Amino acid sequence: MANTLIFKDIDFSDQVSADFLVDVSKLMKSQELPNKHILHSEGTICNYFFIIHTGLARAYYFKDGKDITAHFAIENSTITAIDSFIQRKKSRYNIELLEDTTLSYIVYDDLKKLLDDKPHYEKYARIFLENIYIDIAERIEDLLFHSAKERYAKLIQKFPSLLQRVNLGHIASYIGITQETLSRIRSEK
Amino acid sequence: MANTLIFKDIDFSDQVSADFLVDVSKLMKSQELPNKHILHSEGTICNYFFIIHTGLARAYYFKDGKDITAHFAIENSTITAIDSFIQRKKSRYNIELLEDTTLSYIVYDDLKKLLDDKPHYEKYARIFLENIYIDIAERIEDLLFHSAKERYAKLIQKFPSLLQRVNLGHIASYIGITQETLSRIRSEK
DNA sequence: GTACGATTTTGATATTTATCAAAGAGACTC
DNA sequence: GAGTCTCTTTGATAAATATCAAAATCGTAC
Repeated sequence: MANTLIFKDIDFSDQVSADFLVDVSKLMKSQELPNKHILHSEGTICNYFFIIHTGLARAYYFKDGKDITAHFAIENSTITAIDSFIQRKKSRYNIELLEDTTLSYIVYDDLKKLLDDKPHYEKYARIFLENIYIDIAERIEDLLFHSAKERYAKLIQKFPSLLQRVNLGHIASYIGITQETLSRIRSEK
Repeated sequence: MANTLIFKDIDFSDQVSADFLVDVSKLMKSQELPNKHILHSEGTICNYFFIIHTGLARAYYFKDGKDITAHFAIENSTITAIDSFIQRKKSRYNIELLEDTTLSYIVYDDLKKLLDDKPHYEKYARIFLENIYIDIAERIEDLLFHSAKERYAKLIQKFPSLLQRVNLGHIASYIGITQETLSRIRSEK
């Protein structure tokens, strides 16, 4: 659930940042898509970086036949098959919508061209990745040191609406437990 | 144990990359330091990015009074208090040497100045972070889907020398189990 | 070589979570 | 509103790992 606010750590008071925002906006295209729409399928290279305006998406993959949620993207969050988008390899992720959704997207080649043309914009890619790093490091610590119960509590504290909006099974796999265990946790107190 | 080869994904055949390497080299200073030397203490902002040439360092922090290893850096790896180095906040990590070590380091302000002067170098910061991302994503998957036994096996497969070089307790905390459990895993078969 | 401190192993038990199976509850179709 | 499908809960049991305590081993200083 990284990157809740896309450009949250960018100081847009300077000219370069303002220019960057304008140039990126020009590349972005908007779309409305229905629930269950597949944004990306595993085994293909992901060429899109999505920004969710309203609605909900999730990235998931299959591990020993089980459907595992790797990432949720709610309003004002971003999502892509990050393994593929970064490494330009076939992705192991699928991305699907869990609600009717309005989103924007940027095409990889357009973004790459922009960064090649204006290398000083690389700074924003770096900042974006730094933010991903911070989120993901927190998640590792969560997995190492918090019980299933604590991980669940933290998740709904951070994203209270999630519980009403997605299946238990998706939440359970996201925090690394079975659906049955999550059901029991929930029924306590 | 991210970033084993520092510049592994950089194509140095082009002129910009060659220039970058030269400029970074100019910023780097070398040092020999003894075992147990403290490279960084928690609660302070980390201004150094270390590259270990020979020897061994680890980053650790305290969680409920327990010493938890977050990262090992062996030969040709890098280490810093990444939370602090990225965010310029007080770090929760300590970094110590576990062997006599030769290393180089880059001062944050020097690196920042270089990136400000030559923004097209930001690309390398981005690539570095992408590599961190890939390592760390693998670690999450490890924690979610592999048993303690499997995590241990993977670790020593990747870094066979580690077992001879560091305490069991450090390895155990790195893979998220107790020392006793690791000892039992090791004594099996 | 003995003694001391640090590290690792072993033992007994408790806790957490998974697994497998089945029942219950909701939502939608006709 | 009966039937069907999906999602969630509940129950019984098993497996993995933690905890607490103590013993064994190792390394080093003297």
